[in-house]
Amino acid sequence: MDRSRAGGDDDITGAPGSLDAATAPIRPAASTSLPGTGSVPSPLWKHALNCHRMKPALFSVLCEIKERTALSIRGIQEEDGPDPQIMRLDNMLLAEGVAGPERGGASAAAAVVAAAAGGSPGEGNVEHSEYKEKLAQIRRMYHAELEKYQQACNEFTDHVMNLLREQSRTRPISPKEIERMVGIIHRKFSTIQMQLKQSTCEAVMILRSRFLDARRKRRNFSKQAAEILNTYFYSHLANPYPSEEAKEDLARKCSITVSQVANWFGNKRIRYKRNVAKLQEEANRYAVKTAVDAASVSSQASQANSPATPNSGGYPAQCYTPDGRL
DNA sequence: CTGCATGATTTATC
DNA sequence: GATAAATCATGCAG
Repeated sequence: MDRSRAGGDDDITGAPGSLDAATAPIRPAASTSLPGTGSVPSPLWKHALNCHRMKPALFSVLCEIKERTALSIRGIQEEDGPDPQIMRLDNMLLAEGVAGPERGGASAAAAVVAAAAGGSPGEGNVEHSEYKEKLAQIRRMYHAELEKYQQACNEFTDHVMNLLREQSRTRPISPKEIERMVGIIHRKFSTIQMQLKQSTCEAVMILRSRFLDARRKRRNFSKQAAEILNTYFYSHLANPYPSEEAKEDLARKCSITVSQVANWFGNKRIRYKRNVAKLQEEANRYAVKTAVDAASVSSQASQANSPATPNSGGYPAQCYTPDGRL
């Protein structure tokens, strides 16, 4: 009826059953006195209390009070079960390779890199390692913190349990209550853990977005690379669709990736088609260049009159789609 | 600052 | 999956 205490269920210090006494000694100043240091001879005091002739009477009074207040404890069922939010965070961290078994964070990083770079192997190595390193850093911090929390939680739980067990000799404390107390402590720590997980997720997201943004960072190819690509394009104007091997070769020569070569040809084809007239001049320039190159080669192979590259004669400037498309 | 060039991405199509 | 076409975003000369 008359509840003197209105402490919330999750409030450790205000928990029903008056556990302030249990938690109070957590504070350093009140820790059980060590021999020679404490001004209060605690063991002696406890002994005196336990042996006091009024102790059984006191104990029964406490039992009675408890009996009355126990009603407030019942009816508060522990809503246990995994928190959906924490599960979500766990899954996220697992997917990013931060949580879960050690795998160097590499697979997740690799997946992100592959998605960002277009999937070709061997590209984006610099960014890849940078991303990997950053992710590993986050991972290390996360695990260190998690372990710290876990340890702190265990220590605190042990401490509180010992205290309660100790106190149960003086006042009535059922094992159920201790269990409840442990539950409360664990919930408290799990909210702290959730904060850690949340901020870790945020860190990963920030890293990820920064990394993915970087892929849009455009750097013009070197003059030499542009030269090589243009030479190939204009000498294959009738069919400017390099084979896979040709792309690899060009990529090697230009120090770019195969997908960059594919991008370049895609852009070049469409832009050439869009502006044939203007690019015709460029086409002529590269035609001359190819012819000169070919001439210098063929001057050794006396009567070879076809240039080093096929289709370099005509510059049709249109209708080059391989499958009839335009 | 502006406009164009250009590499990358997205979307639709085959 | 490769490509065309449109679009985005940046680099860079003027």
